Amino acid sequence: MVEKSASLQEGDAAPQTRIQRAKRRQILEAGLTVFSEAGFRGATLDRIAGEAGLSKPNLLYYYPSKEAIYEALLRDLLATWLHPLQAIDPKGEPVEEILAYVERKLQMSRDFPRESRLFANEIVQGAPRIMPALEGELRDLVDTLAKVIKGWIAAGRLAPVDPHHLLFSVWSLTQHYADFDVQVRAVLNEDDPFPGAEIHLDTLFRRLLTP
Amino acid sequence: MVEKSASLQEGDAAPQTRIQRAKRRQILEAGLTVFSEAGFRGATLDRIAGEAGLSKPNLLYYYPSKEAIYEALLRDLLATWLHPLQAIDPKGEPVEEILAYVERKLQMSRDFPRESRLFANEIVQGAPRIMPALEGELRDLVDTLAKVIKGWIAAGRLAPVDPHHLLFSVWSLTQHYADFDVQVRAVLNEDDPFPGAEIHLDTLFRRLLTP
DNA sequence: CGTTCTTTTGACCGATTGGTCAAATCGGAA
DNA sequence: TTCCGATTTGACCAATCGGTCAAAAGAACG
Repeated sequence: MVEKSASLQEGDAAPQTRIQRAKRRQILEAGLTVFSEAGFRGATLDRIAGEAGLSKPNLLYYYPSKEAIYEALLRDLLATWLHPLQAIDPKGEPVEEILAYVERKLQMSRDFPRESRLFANEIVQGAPRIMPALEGELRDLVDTLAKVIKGWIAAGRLAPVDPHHLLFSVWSLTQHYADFDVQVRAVLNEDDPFPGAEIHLDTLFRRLLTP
Repeated sequence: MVEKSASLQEGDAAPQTRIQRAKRRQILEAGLTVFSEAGFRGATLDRIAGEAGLSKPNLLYYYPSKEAIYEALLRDLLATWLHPLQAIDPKGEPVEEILAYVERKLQMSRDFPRESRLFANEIVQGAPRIMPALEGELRDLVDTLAKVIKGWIAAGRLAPVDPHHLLFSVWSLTQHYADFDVQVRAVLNEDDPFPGAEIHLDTLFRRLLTP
């Protein structure tokens, strides 16, 4: 147990005790709550520290700055957020593959609304810190999938649609229920919008995509 | 030239000279730019003042506080924002009425992206200042239109869809192109996403709604 | 017990922010 | 011109913010 902490950033191995890992998780959990509610600039270290049950200097002992917490969150969550997209199977039945993707995304809006709002805040304000990932990882993933969709359409197994705009539609329709939750609930009569949303989106995409 | 204007605002009479009105418009214009980029908390009076070409105390001579500017903006823009909805004609041809509404909303995303982002910022962060309007004006408008749509469906002139979720779909799909503009452009190959978006959304809603 | 490393904290700092105020300046009517 | 209200501004203030630091408090181990 000599080299306790060499370089604790990404890239290198980051040897951490179980306590350190637990505290960092606490901090990221608190950061997720606060950043998703208030955006980067609206969040304060005091609130994050309070939410995590730590003092402000103690929080800064584990993460060197507010930015470090925010960027750690963005980095960690991007993979999770993109996962449903990667799970689409090019060998599957096209319409059902996309409908399943829509349902997975909708489930994420229901189960992880903070994550959705974190990205929404970031992107609405110009994506100042996640732009590289958008133009890199995301774009590559999207381009790959666009080709798959084009193949499906060429084979007559999917109604002709612009693949990119199809993906935008999936994102906006599903994430709307997390990001604009308060508006949805203010306008809707029911308490839980998701049962209705699931049926609606299934219908919508089925009609759009069935050849 | 005493009583220039009687009561153009809500509440009390607010007599204003032409100069006052012009400066206030400058300030609201600058405020729209800054608030839509940074959200309420991210915006600073200095930036708004700079954008408006005024000193900070001078700005505060026309509006008593940062909140006052922000709320004036929200209040003034809500009507504009809701206008395309009110323009739906219950006596019209159902599918075409809704398609026209979609196109109007998409045009607004293209022509007034700042306004769209202003609301997006507000709502993503819990709509702390516009909630009453959501539960009042907006909800009433939506409920009225929901009945019209239900009537259309009952008459077999529109495919059966949940009216509320239909409206959510219109909002999310159209506003996405304004609010998540940077993401759309980062992923897309074209420069201007709107021509493609218009075709796509027309197809999408036509297939969804045609009985 | 003492020693050494890790963790926690109170006190503090400089920068920024929203907002105030008194004084200066402007602009038009007489 | 003079006068008077409307407008503009530099100087300033209190609160808040992100972040530092030295010292205290634990923990681990012999």
